[in-house]
Amino acid sequence: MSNMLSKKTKYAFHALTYLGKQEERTPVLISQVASKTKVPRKFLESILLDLKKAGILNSKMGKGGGYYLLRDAKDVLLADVIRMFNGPIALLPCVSLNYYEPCEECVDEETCGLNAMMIEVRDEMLKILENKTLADIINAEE
Amino acid sequence: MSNMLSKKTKYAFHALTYLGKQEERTPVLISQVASKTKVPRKFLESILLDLKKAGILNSKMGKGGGYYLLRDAKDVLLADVIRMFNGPIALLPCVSLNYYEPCEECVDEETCGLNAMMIEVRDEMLKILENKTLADIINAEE
DNA sequence: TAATAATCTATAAATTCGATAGAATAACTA
DNA sequence: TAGTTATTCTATCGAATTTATAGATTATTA
Repeated sequence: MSNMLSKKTKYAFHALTYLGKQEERTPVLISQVASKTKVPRKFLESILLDLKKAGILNSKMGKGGGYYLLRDAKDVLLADVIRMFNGPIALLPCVSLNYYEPCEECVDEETCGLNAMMIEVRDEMLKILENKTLADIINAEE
Repeated sequence: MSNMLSKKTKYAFHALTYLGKQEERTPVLISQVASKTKVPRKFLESILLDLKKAGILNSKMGKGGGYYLLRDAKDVLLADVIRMFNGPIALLPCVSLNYYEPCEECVDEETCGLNAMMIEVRDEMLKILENKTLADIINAEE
């Protein structure tokens, strides 16, 4: 019973924070990120790969390889990371902007009070999560 | 992959809304609530029972029995229902007020930027969810 | 006491989450 | 160009949680 962020999402934030704190943008070994952030190595691999596919990280293979941050930390929104690993930010599929799905039991969305209320909640949540960035996390660290 | 409300939570809101809209506070059959809200009958049973135990509903057994709203609709906070059926409102256990748990990987909560950030997010979410009530849902319906 | 309706117990099906193993591919260096 | 290093890909597994159903039991009323 839980509405919270998955471990994967939390791990993603830890990894991003670690990479974002590097002075130079030189590749960092997966194994180094894993040991420093205490994220299980193999699990971390798939997380970093997803972040690469999303254009947030880049990687270099072979000797001297590893992962590094591609964007500026202030351009990585909390909402981006949450959507990627955790799914919708909205509390119900029927009010999700990016993952919309109608409710099976719903006769008419227009007159559903729950729908109306959850739209309000969603908009408030977006106000926060689309205005906070990885840079804010890193700043709070120092 | 989802941060959303469970079906149980959504069903609870539907059932509460239906009961809250009754003119008189006379008992309504489980089967009537089930058919009107399209919530699976047996699943609904356990939801209504939980709401009774929480003091939000009351029930009457035998002929003419059923469930009815005990509190005033404006005194049923969205946050109450979500906490009961969905768990914490905070996005991480380490920033939850009602379900606090430390993170395994965390060396020091004081210096964790993610922790700091999620406290901000939590407080904003509580501002909304503790100020909206069942009455707001019902009003939005008309 | 018969009918009605909530309550309790148990369990089954489906989905999601967290984690791991091993093979394949790419890049550097000597 | 051979060998080493490190990312990338595929595939799967177990555990936990969520959703749903079935049947027996208890309380109430007429």
